[in-house]
Amino acid sequence: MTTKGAQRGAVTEGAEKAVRAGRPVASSARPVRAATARPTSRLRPEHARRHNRALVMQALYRAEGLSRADLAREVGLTRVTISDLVADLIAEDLVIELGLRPDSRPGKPATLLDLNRQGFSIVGLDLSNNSAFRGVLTDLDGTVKSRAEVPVRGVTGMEAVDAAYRLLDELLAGAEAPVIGIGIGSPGLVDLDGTVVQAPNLGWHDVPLQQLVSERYDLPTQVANDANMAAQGERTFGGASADTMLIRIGRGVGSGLVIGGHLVHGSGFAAGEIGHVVVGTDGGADCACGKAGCLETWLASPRLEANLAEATDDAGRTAVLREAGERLGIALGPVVGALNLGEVILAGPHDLLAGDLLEATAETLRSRTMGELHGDLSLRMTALGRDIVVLGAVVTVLTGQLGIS
Amino acid sequence: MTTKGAQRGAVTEGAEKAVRAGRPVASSARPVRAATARPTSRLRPEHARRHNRALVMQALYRAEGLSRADLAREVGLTRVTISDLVADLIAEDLVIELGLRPDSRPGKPATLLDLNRQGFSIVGLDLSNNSAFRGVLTDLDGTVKSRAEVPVRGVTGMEAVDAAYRLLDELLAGAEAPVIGIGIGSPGLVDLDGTVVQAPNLGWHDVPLQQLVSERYDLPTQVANDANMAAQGERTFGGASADTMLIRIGRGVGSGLVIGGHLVHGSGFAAGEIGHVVVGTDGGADCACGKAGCLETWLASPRLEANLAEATDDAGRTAVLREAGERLGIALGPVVGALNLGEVILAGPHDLLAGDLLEATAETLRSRTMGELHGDLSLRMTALGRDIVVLGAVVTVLTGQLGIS
DNA sequence: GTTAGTTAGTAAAGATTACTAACCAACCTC
DNA sequence: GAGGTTGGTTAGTAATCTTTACTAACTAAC
Repeated sequence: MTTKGAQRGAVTEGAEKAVRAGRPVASSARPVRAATARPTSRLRPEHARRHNRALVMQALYRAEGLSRADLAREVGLTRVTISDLVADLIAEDLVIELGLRPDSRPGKPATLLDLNRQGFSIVGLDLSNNSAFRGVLTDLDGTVKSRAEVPVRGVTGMEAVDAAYRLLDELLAGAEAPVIGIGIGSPGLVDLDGTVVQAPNLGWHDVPLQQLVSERYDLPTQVANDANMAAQGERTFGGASADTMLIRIGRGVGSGLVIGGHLVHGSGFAAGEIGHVVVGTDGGADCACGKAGCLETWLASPRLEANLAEATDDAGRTAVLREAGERLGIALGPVVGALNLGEVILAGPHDLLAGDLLEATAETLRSRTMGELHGDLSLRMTALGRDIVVLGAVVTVLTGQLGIS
Repeated sequence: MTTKGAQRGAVTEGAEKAVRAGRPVASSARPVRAATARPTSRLRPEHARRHNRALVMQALYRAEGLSRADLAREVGLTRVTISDLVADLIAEDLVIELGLRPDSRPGKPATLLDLNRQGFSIVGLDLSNNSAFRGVLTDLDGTVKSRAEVPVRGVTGMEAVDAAYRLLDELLAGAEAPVIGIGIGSPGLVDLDGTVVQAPNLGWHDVPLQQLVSERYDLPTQVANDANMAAQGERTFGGASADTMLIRIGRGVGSGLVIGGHLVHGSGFAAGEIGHVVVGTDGGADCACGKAGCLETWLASPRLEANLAEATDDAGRTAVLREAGERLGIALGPVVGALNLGEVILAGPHDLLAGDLLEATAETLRSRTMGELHGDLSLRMTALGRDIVVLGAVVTVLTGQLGIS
């Protein structure tokens, strides 16, 4: 190891020690507010190469069984260049040849290619559940190969980090193919460096989780907010469009926004935090945050379940669910209108959300926003179920390491 | 002229004729909804060069009086490459040498460079005003060199297009430096090709304004929604941050959103259309759109002025303004929260907006959204006054033609 | 005045990347 | 089997940025 390596080790040591001792780590000096947009970086030949390489992978990811000639047409590069790129990818085992195209047509038969989907693994973690950290090991398709859980009820601080380590240890030990990276969806505010600025439930403040994990396992690591991960998961695996909002309802209410195909971070990395926005102008229940009528007071699952329990008959339960849905619609109206969203997706307890609540939200949204100006709005439940966050985490690894999105 | 050129001319003819005859033009067949994100294009050497060239221009734009060596440090390319790029730019007269750096320090004195800010002109048009189309001619700094207006009260359809032509004729005739492009802020829905999908006030449906203007004047032309133009103007000339919402209040209420430095278009090019979002849960005045309690019923300047006229004393007028401000705050709350906006900017009649209304909006926003999660929100009037749209249009030309944003 | 050190800018050669042109291979149709 | 079509490779070229090495022009210190 060079001096540089040793120094990096030392930095990690310091960070871990500081977290364990409850001291702020170096990164806490960084302001929460995003830095003013630095100019886009210069473009060198190798950057162009990486970009084109990612285009090839993306094309292969979406449609397996393309030939080099197909790729040339799809991506817009020449067959020569594609062959060159593909040769690199095959040398790295990221792409494999499937053999000749079976169908019969004029000309030399094509050699079909595909991503080596089974040849690599990705680890995805979901730290947003209060009772257990959940994790999966998938192939490049996002197909779950194994699962693991670690109970964390009441666990905070460095203990919680250790719990994540145990989960990762278990998943990595079971990997049968090389792991290309680790994705972690964490609750709370996460900055662009993968530092958890704050996550009250886990007692984390300025925990440089990405740095800790990537150095401990020597693997590329992506850390982001759980709802943002969920939004990216839905975009890649759930077929969500380029302008989508994903609402996550659980103990709290959060959301992830994809606008023009890009994840929205917000000026303080707090984009999507809509749980404590006040809804409507007719009061509402008191909220833990000190305000009254926050979205969470209607929609967070503990509150919703309590309200349901109070209802005596089906009609009462329907009314509770419809009111919650209406409140969500009222809150989302301005967002849907301002962003001209084409799609809103709900993730959370299916039995609570999928029926009357969803319907009431859709009706409210349409009646409060849709004019002749706006097109259709699609409101639906996630297609990914409970795995939405872990799969989103897998997507960030696919994107970060292979350029696939 | 080649066959290709003739063909282009023919297409224009058809479009103009169709518009004049009130028939739909070819482009109307295009769906309003944005196409599914086509994969990012391949990157060839010349694209990289263009990108790096834009970086150089952008650095010079922000800070005049940089040397080649300064640029190399700033942009991250080598001095050699910068010299090469600068030589190109000087050959095109886009960059000029200012002479030697005056201060005294070791080493060879630097030759200072600057954009040739006075050497080129840009035309910006604002078609959003009901009584007159307004236009300006500026230098590359956005400094207004001349102004012009054409009355258009009640003018619609191809007559309105002709009015824009007259305005352009006048401005272009007065240009003393070569014009690098034309920017036009239009009311209504404008797609990415610069076709005005619909602008009821002007009686426009699928008017390919960008195509018409660029072919008539043989100049690069940018057409976009007026509020979007305003947002871009405020971002470049008004110092707005990378996450900003600009609210435009006039005959109606619209907005332009910049998220992560990028303009938001929305799935149907209707992003920012918040005028007909219902505000609050306690009713409101009937709106022309058929709903009740739309944002416009409180904020559109005709309504606001009518309400003010009804008030008998200062207290009453303050109450009217505060209520309008509160309604705006209520509508913006979910948007500010979901996007974690750091900045909201108001543009419109200064006497109506700048006092009680603005204050009430700020208070409402803070009380309904701000938690420990969110940073400070800055709410202010535009710094650009009535020129905000034309200057925004100028910015789009700077961005589109020179890569400056 | 002389020497050393620093900074700006340029020149030449090398590496990367993608392109064009030309080719062979392997299939189809006739 | 001839001719046409499609897939993929080889060889050479153009564009771009880098590295290395140079000259020019200045300050600082003796």
